[in-house]
Amino acid sequence: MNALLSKTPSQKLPASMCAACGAQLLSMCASLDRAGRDELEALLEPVSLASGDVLFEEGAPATRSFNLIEGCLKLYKLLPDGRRLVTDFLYPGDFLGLADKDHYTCTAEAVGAATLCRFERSALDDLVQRQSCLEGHLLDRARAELADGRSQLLLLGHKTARERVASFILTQSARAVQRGLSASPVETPMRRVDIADHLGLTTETVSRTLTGLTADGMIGVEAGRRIIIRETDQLAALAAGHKFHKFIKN
Amino acid sequence: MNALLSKTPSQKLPASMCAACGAQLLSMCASLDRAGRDELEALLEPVSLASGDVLFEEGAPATRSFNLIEGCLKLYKLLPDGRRLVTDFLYPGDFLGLADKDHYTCTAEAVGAATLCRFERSALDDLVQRQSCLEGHLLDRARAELADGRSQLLLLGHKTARERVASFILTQSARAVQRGLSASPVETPMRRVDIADHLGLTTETVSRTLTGLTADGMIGVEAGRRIIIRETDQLAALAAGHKFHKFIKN
DNA sequence: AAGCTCTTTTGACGTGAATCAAATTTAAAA
DNA sequence: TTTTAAATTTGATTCACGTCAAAAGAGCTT
Repeated sequence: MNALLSKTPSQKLPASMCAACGAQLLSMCASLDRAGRDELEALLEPVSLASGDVLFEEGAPATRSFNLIEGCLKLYKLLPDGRRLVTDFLYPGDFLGLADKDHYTCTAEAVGAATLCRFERSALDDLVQRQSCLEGHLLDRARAELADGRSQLLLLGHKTARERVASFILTQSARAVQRGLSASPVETPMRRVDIADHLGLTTETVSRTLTGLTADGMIGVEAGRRIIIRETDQLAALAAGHKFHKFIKN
Repeated sequence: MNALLSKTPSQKLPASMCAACGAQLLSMCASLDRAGRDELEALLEPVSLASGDVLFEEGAPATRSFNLIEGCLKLYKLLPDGRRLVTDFLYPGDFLGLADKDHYTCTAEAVGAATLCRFERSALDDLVQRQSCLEGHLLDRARAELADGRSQLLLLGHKTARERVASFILTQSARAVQRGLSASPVETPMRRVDIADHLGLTTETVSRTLTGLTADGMIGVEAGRRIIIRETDQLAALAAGHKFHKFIKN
C-alpha cells in the first residue's frame, strides 16, 4: 500500500480499509477469479481529503474512479455566474466517476474529512474488458443513477419547497438504512447551502421549511445536523406529492 | 415480418424500415458476427402508434425495448395529483427502455403518429451476454443519458424561464442536426404544455417567453411549431447562464 | 471563557412565475 | 365551408419563494 497521492501522506490508511475497498468492487462480480481479484487490488490507491477539498472538477478528463470509504462527498455543477446544483451526496460504499464517459460530468468536493480508494480508469477498463461480468454490474449502477436522476428531475421541476425538503429527508434516511444506520435520527453532514443547492432552493427557504416541518410535528432537528423523523407516513405522503393529504399544507 | 402487436396491423411497415432498424442497433457493434446479426434481426417487431398512444407506463415491468423509427415520443413521470415532468423527447434513431433495469422509469407516449421497432428484452439480454461487445455500447448510452439528465437538473434547479426556453430551443436544434436536419428552422412537434412540463414551467409562461424572445429578435416562430434561431450566440449565452451578457434580460 | 468568524435562523419586502380568466388562433368534425 | 372544440396567446392578479438585512447560535482560536 502506498499513499503517494494522498493529501495526508504521513497518515496511511489501515490495511483493513484497503481490503474493504477492494471487497466493495469485488462484490460486484462473484465469479471474478483469483487473478482478477489480485489485479484489482493492485490498482487501489488510498486518498484522504479534508473538508472542502476538490477531488475532481467537472469537465476534467475522467482518468480515475473512486470508491468512498469514509465521510461524505457532494457532486455539483455550476453555471458561469455561480449558481450551483448539487446533483448528489455520496456516502461510504458509493462509487464516483464510474458513470462518467470521457470527462467528469460534475465536480466532486468533500463535505468534511473523507477517505477514498482510487483506481486508474485505464487499468480498470482493461480488467473490465477481460472480466466481462463486471460490465453488467457497471451498467446496472448507471441505470440506478439514471433512475435516481429522473426522480430528482420531477422534484426540481414541480415539487414545492415543503415537498422537496420532505423528499430530501426521506432520501437521506433511506441511504442511511442502506449503510446499516438507523432510519430516524438521520445525520446530515452537509450545510444548509448544500441542501439548498441540491433542492433548487435558497438557504433561507430550507431553514424556514425545516422550521415549519418541526412546528407541525413532522420532524425534529437536533444540533442543526441531525434530523428526527416523527411522522414517517405524513412525510412520505408529502414527499410523494399527495397535495390533498389532510396533514399537508401548500 | 409480422405486425401482430402493431396498433394498425393492416398497415405493415416496409421491409426497408426493418432493415434500417436492425442496422441501427447493429451499428453499435461492428464486430457482431453474421449469426448475431441474423439473431438480432429475428427479434425485431414493428409497432405503429397514433398521437397520444401510450407505449408503456412508468413502473411497468421493462420486458421490451424499442428503437424509434419515425415520429416523436415523450417520456414523462407523474405526481399523484397530476403534476407532470417530461424527462425527454425522442426522435428517430433514439432507443427507449434500454436504460431501464427491471421496470420502466417513465411513461412513453407518442407525440403525433410514430413507428418503432420492438425487441423482447429477454432475448436481447441473451444476445448481449454472448456478444459482449454490445454491453459496452449500452453502458456508453446509459452514461450519455446520465450526463444529459444532470444538465437538465441544473436547468430545472436554477435557470430562469428565459434561460430554460433558450436551452430547449438549442437542444432541439442540436438534435435535429444529429439527425441530418437543419439547425435553424427547428421543428418542434410537441405542444406548449409538453414543453412547459419539460422545463418545469406553465404553458402560459412558455408562450410568453417565446413571445419575448421573438420581440427581442433572438428567434422567430412560424406556424406555432417551427422555430427560427436568429441570434445563435446570444441564445447560447442565455442558455448557458451568462446573466451578465449585454443582450440578456433577467 | 472570551472573542472572533462562520453558519443558521428569523424578519421584511420584492418579484418571477403561477394562477385565474378571457380573447384569439388553429385544428378537427360535420 | 361552417361549426365546434382544442390549443395558444394575452391580460390581470396572486403567491411561493427569492432577496436583502439583521439577529441568534455554533464552532474555533487564544
